Amino acid sequence: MKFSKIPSATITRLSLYSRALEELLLEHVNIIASDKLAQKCGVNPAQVRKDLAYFGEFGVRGVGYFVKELLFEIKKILGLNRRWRMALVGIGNLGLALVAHENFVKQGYEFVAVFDVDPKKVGRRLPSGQIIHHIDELPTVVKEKNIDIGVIATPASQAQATARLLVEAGIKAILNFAPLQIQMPEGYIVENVDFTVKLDNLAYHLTMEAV
Amino acid sequence: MKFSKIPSATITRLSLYSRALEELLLEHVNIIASDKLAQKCGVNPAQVRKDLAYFGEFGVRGVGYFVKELLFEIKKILGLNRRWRMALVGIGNLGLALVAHENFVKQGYEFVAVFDVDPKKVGRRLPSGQIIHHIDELPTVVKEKNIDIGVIATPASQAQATARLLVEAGIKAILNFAPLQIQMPEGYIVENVDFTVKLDNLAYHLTMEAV
DNA sequence: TGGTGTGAACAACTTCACAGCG
DNA sequence: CGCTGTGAAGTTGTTCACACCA
Repeated sequence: MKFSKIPSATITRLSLYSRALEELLLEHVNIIASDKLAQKCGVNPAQVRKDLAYFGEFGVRGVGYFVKELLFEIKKILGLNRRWRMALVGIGNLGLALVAHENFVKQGYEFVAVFDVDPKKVGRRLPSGQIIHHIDELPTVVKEKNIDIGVIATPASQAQATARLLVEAGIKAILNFAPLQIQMPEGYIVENVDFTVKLDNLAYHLTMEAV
Repeated sequence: MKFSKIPSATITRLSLYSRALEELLLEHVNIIASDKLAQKCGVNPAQVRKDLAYFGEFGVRGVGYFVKELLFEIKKILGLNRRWRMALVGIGNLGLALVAHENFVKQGYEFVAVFDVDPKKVGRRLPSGQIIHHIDELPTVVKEKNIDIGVIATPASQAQATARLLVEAGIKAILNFAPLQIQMPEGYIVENVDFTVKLDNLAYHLTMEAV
């Protein structure tokens, strides 16, 4: 285990490896070499080995990696050997889809509280069981329910205020679906999931190609 | 205008600049300097200037950039001075949320056709107006409706097959919401929107910090 | 004067190539 | 023998620092 600092791209790829390994496990593949894993994830084989080498020596020379063991190690590195408790703010179309999304639960992520400002929504119960709280209750509920991660699915205009609220409630990590850059204090983390940025990339490439 | 090749990160940042400029326009700000724009987007001021310099000289020395003019130029670069026609495959929770998402339309992206395999869904009309086609009709409909971009919101197990179908129908660009790496032929583009990868990043950082 | 545009310095990340080991 | 682990080389992207110009 080295303590040079880890490229953030490495962490992202570890997620991909973890997915690929889960798939392999289902297919009863026991051992995999870096070439194969790399191909499945669309990266360079040396990249796979280097990424893993940041955290230890998980492979067997001349053989490859044991799928089950490597998956276990990667999950441990990423912190997926536990459940994570999330709060969702903003119960629009997107928010509803997120709560219903079964991939989250499968990976250990759970929405244990949901919030909105709309008085027509507050108090109602979602199909998945959560009661919609008014956003004013956020500070209390977040502490009561021991939330780890905040998820912002509000309109852009309210996203920054929501982030501040989450931070003040003691949440260190935010997943933001609103299409703007959230400003956070030192030591807090935001990850942005931004559909239109991705679409803009596609549009740009299509436009270039057409020239 | 230089013809060195453009970092893909630059394109991503152009999207951010475009958003920020739209906001400034609404606030009736006429002129902005690279520092301010950089701050708003969470990047380095020199980065902003360099990104823009790839495409031309849009600024005025000693003054800054004219918001309206710069926005127009960036939109032209990204190909956002036209409408883009998209096809959605997979009408689950996520698919429904995407179709209803008003940000897409606002930026010029339109779902002009939607597909599913579920016979219970096929033939029904969405609130937004589109009739759900069976996926077998995809090749015909894609050509008829002149689709530019395919959006995959199917379960992971069907994502790769869906991608192949889209490619065979002549679609060059895909936005993929399924949590796996899609393999595409040379010259085609995929952008992945992957919630759990982002969450894994957050989980990793929270885990590290706790040590 | 003040902020852009940009070469040059720097930093980060990726790939190569091969020693080393099962 | 084959595949990992890794220093070194290569590549790409970012930041600095300042000439230049409105």
